[in-house]
Amino acid sequence: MFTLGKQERLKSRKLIDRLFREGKNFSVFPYRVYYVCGEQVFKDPGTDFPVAFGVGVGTRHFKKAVDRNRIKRLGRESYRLQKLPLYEALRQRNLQMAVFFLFTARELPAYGQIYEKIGVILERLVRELPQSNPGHTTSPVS
RNA sequence: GCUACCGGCCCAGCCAUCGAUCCCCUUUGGGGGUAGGAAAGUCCGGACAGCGCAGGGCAAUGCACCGGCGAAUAACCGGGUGGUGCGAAAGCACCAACAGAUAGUGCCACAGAAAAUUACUUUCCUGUUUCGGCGGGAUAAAGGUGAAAACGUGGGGUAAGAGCCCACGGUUUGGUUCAGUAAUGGCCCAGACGGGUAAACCUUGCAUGUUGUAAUGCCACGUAAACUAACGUCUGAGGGCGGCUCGCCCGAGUUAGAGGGUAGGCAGCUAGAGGUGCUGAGUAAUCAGCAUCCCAGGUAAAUGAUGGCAUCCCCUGAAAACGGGGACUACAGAAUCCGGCUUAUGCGCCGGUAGCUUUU
RNA sequence: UGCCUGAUAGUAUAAUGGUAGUACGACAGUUUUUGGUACUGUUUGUCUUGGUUCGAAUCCAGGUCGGGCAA
Repeated sequence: MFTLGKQERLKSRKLIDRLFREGKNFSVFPYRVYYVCGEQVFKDPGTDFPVAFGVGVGTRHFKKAVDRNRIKRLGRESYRLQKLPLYEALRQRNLQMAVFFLFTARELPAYGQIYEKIGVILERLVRELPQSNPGHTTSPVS
């Protein structure tokens, strides 16, 4: 479903620190994407969702809290509507993922632009999954 | 009518779909709530919480006309006084850190004789003289300088002068009386007029414990009651009593380093100096009574997205309708909560001022 | 969120309330065939708005921007 509850969001400080320290990253303007992928990413085993998602904007480019809030809301909304293919791919491979979207542009974006770019990023994440653990025996290949 | 400025009021409105979060009913659905006037700056004041709470002295910080209001404030309201601007005046607007300069210390550049008990030129008296002056004394009127020059004007007086004396006027202190709760103001009387600066040090009076919800309490998890160095165990290290000191108390560990562990949750956390409406008291801040309502509670941090409607503007048009395009807003996003202040602000409405135009 | 602290030429850094300096840089000139070096001169200013004062970089208040501390 098109939900985005508390359990689907990236909330642990520890996990975020790990994400920025050892996670992989790539850039698709206007975002830089950090992600960590594996069989047991989360400590809590009881989650039903395979992805923890976070979004951020730096204070350096946007001084006003109103602008930062708007960018984060647009990012969340776009992710919420397009995340299902990623969920499906991860469930098939029995993997978990933590992902963080960092906004790097300097100007306030429009919703259409954000929606399109998030779609591109999610497609790329799905595409990178098989290469991320090629020699893994337990991953069922579809 | 338009434009500009000032002040006040009001504002992400309604519907549908898809979400986020909190609460309730119930159960896997339904209902309800969900950003501001400044949520901002953090400039003040409180509430609340931890620590501290034998005391003395010194220091530090803040405040300083009067009355009111309130939980509290130098900051709110009203009044007085002073200053600035406009104005012929009446008055209006804005600002004020409006105790003390005769308690003391300091400073007042340049200019000027002199920047606070001062004397250069001048004026007057007198001694001397080589007649150019020189010495002693009196005076503070005139001169120019400066931001500021020893109350102002006129007269008397004098060797020449001077508040030295007098009249009028100014500032200021005290007293009587009148008005006012008071600050203060008016009349009268008496005295003084030896500059300015206290947003220079300071003096006087009053007040002030300190740290802040990342406070604080609890639960869970985890290493390490570990290692190294210094000081110390009554010959007492160190700590507490706001900063220092005296004094008092506690007292067996304290401090530093390297290297590790944790950084998850609950309470605090939203029913309150609460909101709205009406009535009454008051110039106002504010207060009282009645009725009614429950109105964000997030934590890498919710309060959103899309479409339509409503509203406004532009084009087409004589006008309306239809159609097309645009705006759909400015300033701005809660983080413990309140009161005040400051700053940022668009459209619309209301009021005021100024200018232009049209009609009567 | 709470609490501290600062702003001076392009850069670094001085200045008791009394003419805003110093060094490097930039520009111009002299010397040189030219450039460098050297010498001479010039330029660029107190973050902003008010107040106190005869007079503020300095004292005081509001604003803007920056830096730091506390888990």
